[in-house]
Amino acid sequence: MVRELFSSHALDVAPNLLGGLLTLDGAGGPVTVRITEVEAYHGVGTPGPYDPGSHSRDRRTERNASMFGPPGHAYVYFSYGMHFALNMVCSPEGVASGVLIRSGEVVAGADIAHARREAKRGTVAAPIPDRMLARGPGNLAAALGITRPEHDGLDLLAAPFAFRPGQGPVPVETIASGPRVGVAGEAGGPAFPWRFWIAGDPTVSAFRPGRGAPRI
DNA sequence: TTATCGATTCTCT
DNA sequence: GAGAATCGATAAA
Repeated sequence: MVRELFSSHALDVAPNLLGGLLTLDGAGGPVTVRITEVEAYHGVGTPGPYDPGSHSRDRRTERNASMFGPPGHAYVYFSYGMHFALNMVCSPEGVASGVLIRSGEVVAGADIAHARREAKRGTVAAPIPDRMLARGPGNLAAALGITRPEHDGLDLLAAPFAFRPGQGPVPVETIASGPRVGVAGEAGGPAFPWRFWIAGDPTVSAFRPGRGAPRI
């Protein structure tokens, strides 16, 4: 069962999600992405060091409630006043951990993804290259049509979602890891190399300049 | 090519 | 009331 993949904790699950296919059949039609970049977040009840970067680091709140829910479900949060981001919930029910899906390659429904991205952007300055369609957590959510009110807490392994792991494990030599992006302080530093991506893939989000994030 | 900055609103203290 | 798991336009080099 695919569900078992999510039953362990996020740090163990994260690299195994690379190469997996996530589909959402939403308004406008289905879009499928191949996952190329993820980050693990551990919360209350997970083993290992306290993770100061996690929304569920201290306790359950209204926002993070679905991180405590059953594995394989969605945790969707609203970010910086304008973006949504998708996590796949890990760990048994009652234990909070999740994997943030940062980037993916749109492998089906690219025309629909384009329409959603351009509608959100408003003024269309320049066409969006295909590899940028789902690059970055806010963009990936937009490409799939994910919003918090609609999709938070839903089962990712049942309609309107579908998830299929990659064909066998991604070869170890093509998995890179490093510090998480946009996380303040120690939790975003080398002590937490909890970001995983497929090395060399053009859809992996770039580190932002001027933020001091080291390039691995 | 690299760095800075503004937009925009929810969540928790 | 402060800060945030971001993005993209614009400026500088």
